[in-house]
Amino acid sequence: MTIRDVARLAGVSPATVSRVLSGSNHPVREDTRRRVLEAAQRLAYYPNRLARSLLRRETAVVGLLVPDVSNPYYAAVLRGIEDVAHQHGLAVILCNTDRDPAKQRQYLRTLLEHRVDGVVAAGGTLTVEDLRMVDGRVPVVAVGRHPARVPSVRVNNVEAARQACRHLLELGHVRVACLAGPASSLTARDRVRGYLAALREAGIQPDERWLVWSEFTAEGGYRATRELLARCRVSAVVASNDQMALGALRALWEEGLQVPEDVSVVGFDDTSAAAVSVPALTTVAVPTYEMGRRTLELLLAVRAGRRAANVVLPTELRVRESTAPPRKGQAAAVGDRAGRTQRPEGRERVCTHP
DNA sequence: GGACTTGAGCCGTTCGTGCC
DNA sequence: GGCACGAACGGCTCAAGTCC
Repeated sequence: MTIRDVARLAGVSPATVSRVLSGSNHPVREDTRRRVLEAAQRLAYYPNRLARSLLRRETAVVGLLVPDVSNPYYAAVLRGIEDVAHQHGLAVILCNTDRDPAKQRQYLRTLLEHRVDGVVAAGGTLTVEDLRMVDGRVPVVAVGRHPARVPSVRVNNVEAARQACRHLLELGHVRVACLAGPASSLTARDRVRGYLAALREAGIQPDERWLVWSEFTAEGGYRATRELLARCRVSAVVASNDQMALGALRALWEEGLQVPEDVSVVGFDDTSAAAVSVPALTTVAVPTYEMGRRTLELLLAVRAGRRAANVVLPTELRVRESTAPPRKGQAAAVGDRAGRTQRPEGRERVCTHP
């Protein structure tokens, strides 16, 4: 079914059908318009977007590169992006890169082959080489900080991590560990910088054993915590995201350590799981949905040739049940097997599983 | 006869132009 | 003002032509 079939049935030319159906300003007599609409409805016709994009040189499709679609952080960002895309009649192609540079480049190529109208990169993995590959053919914007310089929407991760760590220091903790995300991630590195800055400001010399690099997943947080417990004693942990914090809760529970009595835990992002985990997670709320919305608005602005300024959104510490002052005389007992409390018999602490 | 190049035609839609 | 005509968009296929 093509525009010609509609034109034939309505007794007009394809150009007139196009003008009626595309909402053109070109004048069309009312009875002609009605005939065209009736014919289109009778034939269940809808325009061919591929053919339209041939002439308009736009596909009404944008590409989104995401390191891990199963991460709730990116799910929330995607919601924001998708809502704005829908409002503007755009479709979104979602590409899960797994933080694999080769896979990311392959997807980028696929998006270019599909002649997308723009690319949004999330997760801090967009490189200068990637940008060279795009070569200005389509606008590229980013969620968060990336090695490649493109217009972006982000939060101040250094300051946010400093805020999270300072919260623990103000509670009286002096041995505070950090479960960092992958070292390749600028976001992870920024959060470590904030953590270290807060310690130094409090006059605490950071112990290198307190810092464990891992993946931005619950499994990563779990493994990092096990490694931390094997290394040294701490009384509090700053995790680089909520997933990692939930993994940490699981690892601590398995070791018979209570949160926050034995160890305080702070997460990052305030994903939906943070408020319903047991104990509810103290976390730094990142406006993920808003970041998604603003990023796509930024892309539309760049596409329209408007000046695009970077956007930095505020974060907020949400204090819940997973942080408390350290026990008296229990200056950082994690790792000290003799000092550990036993897991309560017959009463499991419910944690979200890694 | 095979390998390679060239050019026409196709797809569906939109837009500029010109006629009535 | 209202409408039709024809070119154009980009990438692909396929036929025709050329060369070795």
